Amino acid sequence: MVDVARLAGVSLKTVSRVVNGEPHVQRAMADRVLAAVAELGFQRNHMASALRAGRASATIGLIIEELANPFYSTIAHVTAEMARERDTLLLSASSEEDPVREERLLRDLCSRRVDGLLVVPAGCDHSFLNSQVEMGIPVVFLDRPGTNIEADAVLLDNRGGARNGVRRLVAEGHRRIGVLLDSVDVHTMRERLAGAQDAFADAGIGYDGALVRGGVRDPGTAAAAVADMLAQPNPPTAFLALNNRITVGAVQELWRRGSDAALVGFDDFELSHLMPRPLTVIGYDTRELARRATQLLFARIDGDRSRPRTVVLPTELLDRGLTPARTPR
Amino acid sequence: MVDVARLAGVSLKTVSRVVNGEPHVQRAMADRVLAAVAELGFQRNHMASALRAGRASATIGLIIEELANPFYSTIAHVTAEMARERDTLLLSASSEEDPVREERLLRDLCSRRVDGLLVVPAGCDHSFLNSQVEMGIPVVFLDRPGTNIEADAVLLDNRGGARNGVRRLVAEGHRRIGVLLDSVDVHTMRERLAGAQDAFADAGIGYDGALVRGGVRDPGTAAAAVADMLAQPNPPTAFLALNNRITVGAVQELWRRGSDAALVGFDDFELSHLMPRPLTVIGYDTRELARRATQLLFARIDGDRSRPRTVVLPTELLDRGLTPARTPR
DNA sequence: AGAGAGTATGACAACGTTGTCCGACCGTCG
DNA sequence: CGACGGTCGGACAACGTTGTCATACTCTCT
Repeated sequence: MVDVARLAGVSLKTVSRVVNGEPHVQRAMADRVLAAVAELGFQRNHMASALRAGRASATIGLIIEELANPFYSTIAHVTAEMARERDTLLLSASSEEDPVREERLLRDLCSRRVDGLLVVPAGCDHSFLNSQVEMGIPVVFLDRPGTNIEADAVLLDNRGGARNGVRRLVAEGHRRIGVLLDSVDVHTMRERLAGAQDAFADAGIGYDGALVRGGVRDPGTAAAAVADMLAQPNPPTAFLALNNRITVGAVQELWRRGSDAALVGFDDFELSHLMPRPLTVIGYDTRELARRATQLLFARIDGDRSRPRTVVLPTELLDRGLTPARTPR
Repeated sequence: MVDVARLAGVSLKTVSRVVNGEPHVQRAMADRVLAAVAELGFQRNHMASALRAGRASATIGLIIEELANPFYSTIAHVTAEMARERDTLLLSASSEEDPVREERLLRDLCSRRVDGLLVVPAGCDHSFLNSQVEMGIPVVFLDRPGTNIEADAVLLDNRGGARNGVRRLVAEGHRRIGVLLDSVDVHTMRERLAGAQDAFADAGIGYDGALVRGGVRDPGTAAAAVADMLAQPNPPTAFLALNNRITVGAVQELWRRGSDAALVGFDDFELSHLMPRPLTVIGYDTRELARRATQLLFARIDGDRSRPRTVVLPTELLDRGLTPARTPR
């Protein structure tokens, strides 16, 4: 700016005024300044500007599990889009489910003075964020609640969704249902499992632990788990897969062996309707999830000081049938 | 920092030293400072710090078409991951293929003094970036080259990929091949179409314009296009779909009508191997694309002043067969 | 004991910007 | 002719840090 001022033969402040479109600058002088700006390729330094004004950085931070996962990238996209309408950019980072990494990233984002934080929490203690919240960086949790902190959260009705999934299987007459899940360390998995158990209890199905299989991390282990369970005496006649990676693995294995076991999966995914066998899934509106959370965050940024809220969004059973048609095509 | 200094009864500079882990501070004094830091919940202001030191902002900017698209979110993820190893965060934004928006976003990122820019270009003139590059913000283009600017680019061999796809179909005896594409305004589409035409020429196939169908934006229009082309007299016996959205639409339509027309698609996608009919695709390593581009960018950030390079990465025909088996299961 | 080297601490300016205030200039009116 | 209000331009401080330099102190060696 000093260079521009020198070139235009005006004072620093006048350049500032022109650049920020403030009034009370003569036309001729403004033109001189603009010419100098163009000649030098001057760009206002956003950091210095924000620093001086004590102003917001026009940036919000997003911590998710993994950016490459469609669920999270959809969230990132919706949030970025809503942020853009406020000329705000999105600083996003993946925690990879690592609490230590999550905390480091969150601290880093705070030190950059983001206007607000949107967090899909991985850690089990977010108390360190309390001081930041007090100092004016609002936090909204997404998909899972934060712990040891009073903050807004936007969640899905995981429990209800799983309950409905099992009910659908029970209605079809199934009494032996295999439940495949990742780890109960993850909040959403716990909720989904609890929902399945609710439905088992309602149906008076003796809940037999042997039919719940944990530690299913990816499609490969899901396929192996399905194969293994079907090889047992008195095997399940139906499966509930508690996330989409598991669902994909289970589909693949059931299809490969031509099994007509029923299958319901949690999480809809992009090509689920094109799977080689019908696939009923428990879906939800990821975009709405992101939208609500981002709305809440911006409301806080705009000064909403009301008590923290927890919003729970519904899930929906997308019924596309349970078993392969008896006579293919 | 002033508050911390006052509380600890030391000077501002001593706090700065402790916070930055500089040597020459007595243990006792450092402890006092750290206690004060903890009590006040002090977080160093990264913006002020970067401003003072004229230092980098430890941020890189990424402009892509749309964050929710798996291709781009994979790129974002790889880049973010590599950036993290340098304690650098990723500021990402979607251009939505809008040149005006792209330019605004790029200018905004520059004004935030990002350390470097990674751009999947949408616009047709990037000359405005030249001054920024001169002023030390390196730019690397990804997937498509920039225009009116000398900068690094990491591209895919789109032309060669399409050529191989058509060759595969020709080898199977197909002489009437429908080519489905979005818009020739997009650089990658032009390249892919050119590759297909190369192969047609090589095979001595009279290139008949009626078999090329443009303006196919999404799976819906792709399905409609396939239906329409098959309804013509002397219809194609095979299709080449020039991106994955088109491929999905084509699969769906061919499957729905039980057609055994052959199909090759450009772009691999997540569940392509689980499609209801075999699907041969022209794939490539998206992660490698991102990796090379990010490497190049960091090399520039670290001061590499050599001549701009253009890297072209190979594509690969993932052959899973062309037509449905005659006797289903 | 005094010089010299090294360690610990602090005062101050500067990074690039903007808010505040002050003064210069213009025209108008009593 | 002097006072007044409005417009325009600039000097200066401040935002929160850190680099530079100066100072005070401690230790070692001659």
